[in-house]
Amino acid sequence: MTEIQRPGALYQQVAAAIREAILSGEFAPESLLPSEAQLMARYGVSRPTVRNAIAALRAEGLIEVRHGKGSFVRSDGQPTLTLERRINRAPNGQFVMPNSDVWDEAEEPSVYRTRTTKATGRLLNLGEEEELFGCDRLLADATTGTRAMHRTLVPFEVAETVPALAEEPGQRPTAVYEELTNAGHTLWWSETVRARMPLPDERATLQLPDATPILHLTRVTHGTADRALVLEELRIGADRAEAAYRITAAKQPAKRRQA
Amino acid sequence: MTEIQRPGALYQQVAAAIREAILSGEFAPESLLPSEAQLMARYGVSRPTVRNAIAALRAEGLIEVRHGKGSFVRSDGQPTLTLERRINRAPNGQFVMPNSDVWDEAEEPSVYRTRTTKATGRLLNLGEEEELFGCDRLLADATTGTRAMHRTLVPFEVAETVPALAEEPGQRPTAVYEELTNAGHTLWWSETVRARMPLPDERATLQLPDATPILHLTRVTHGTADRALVLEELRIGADRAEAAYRITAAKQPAKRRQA
DNA sequence: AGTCGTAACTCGTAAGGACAAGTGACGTCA
DNA sequence: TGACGTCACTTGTCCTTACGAGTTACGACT
Repeated sequence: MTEIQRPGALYQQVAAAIREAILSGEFAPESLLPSEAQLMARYGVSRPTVRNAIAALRAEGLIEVRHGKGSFVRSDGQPTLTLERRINRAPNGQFVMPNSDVWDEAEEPSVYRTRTTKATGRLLNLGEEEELFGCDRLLADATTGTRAMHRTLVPFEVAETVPALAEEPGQRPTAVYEELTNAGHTLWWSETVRARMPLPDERATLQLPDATPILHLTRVTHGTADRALVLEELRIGADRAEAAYRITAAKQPAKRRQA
Repeated sequence: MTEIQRPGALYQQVAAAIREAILSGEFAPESLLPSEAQLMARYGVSRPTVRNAIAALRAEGLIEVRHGKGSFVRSDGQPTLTLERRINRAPNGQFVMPNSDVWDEAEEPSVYRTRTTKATGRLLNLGEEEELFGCDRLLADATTGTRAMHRTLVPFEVAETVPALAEEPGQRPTAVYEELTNAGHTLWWSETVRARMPLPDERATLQLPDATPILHLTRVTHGTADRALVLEELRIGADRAEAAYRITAAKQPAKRRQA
């Protein structure tokens, strides 16, 4: 039995001791930690205290617990999938996104009509309750098992000026970009990256382990005169994926375009 | 006492009931939830069960608990601080970053020497154990109380060719870019965005609430011949900040540059 | 030899009790 | 009136006990 007594609550001392043991390499990644009973004996505390300590380490994403088997050290591996958020244009005029080929569609895309919320309306420079075409996709990368949720929103206003989008909503993003280009637009994109804990349904859909945030990418396609045309959202587990961008210095200082 | 009995464990049913009440608006954001004793009576369960349910909602980031006061509904507000990850060049040649003016330095920057790890070595196209200058800054936005951790790493190899960086390590990023430009480099940058749960020390330093991931931005400055020159890291609570980028279509398809 | 049941391990859930610690309001006392 | 102590509330910590449920291995039975 190892005596412990530094800061704060008992369970925090136990958690700190285990954390230290993991980070110092005493317990290798993927290896099995002592069972709850063994930890009770090792530190001379009750089971709730051990479980409380384990819960804290779980919330930190340091360990993973499997019912009936035990607690395992989670490998702190970097994300394996890098989403290159670039858009290229092939000589034949087609748009190409670097990663688009790794994705399968795990389900049939669902196409629907909806209205702007306060948040989506602001991004599209529209009011609230404006009509939109929506298309949701569940993407899956078969090789790594990674999943992602993708959504495309096209305002009626825009679809009216680009008939191909109204006639066949739910096209893939590169196809949407091509239709907009055919309609005379010169495109650029703004994208914001947020992170947050998943809602229960997102956790289930994306099959996320404990203590795993999601990356939430929001892309707005801008056309001629910087008009906001299309809104896309991509949600993906942050344990698997990272987003990558390229930046070049703009010649003039701080010219204001809308977000 | 409200009877409940749907799916799974008791505490999950209680958690689901409370979650539903919050999302339906029965409990407004920032409002006080019933106390543990009241929830015990309301659902007819024991205190550990109530606390377990509350712990689940806490981990989702839905509520916040204050010792001695009670549980409060967390407002799901969007991040208030948008980090515009652009780099502009003023007519006088100075580099300007859109958000740099909101930050104060909460502490004196700490300058030190270190060596590449496997991860940082790969990003800088160096091996392991190569020598670096390091500079850590703790940034604070006084108006919103947001904090961020910033780190700059400059390889000795690079500092040797740009004496201004070796003589005065720990300059601010825009000054570093200017020195590199003065040394004859034409710069571009690659940046990756990851999200993860904070380590305990990050949680303390950034003063993060429960269930708050951090955004981890990694920027590599590239110079002439695409050589990797400088590595920067920015860590910031994802509840407060989002990162924003601009994308323009590249003319040629998928020409491979290193990450 | 193969199948299947059981036993012994793991963690998950739920109850009970007890006391510590933070918070705020009320009332007493100087 | 003002200061301060107490009390009633809150959540935090820790213990004991009990049983349910998933996993694995061993051994007996077919």
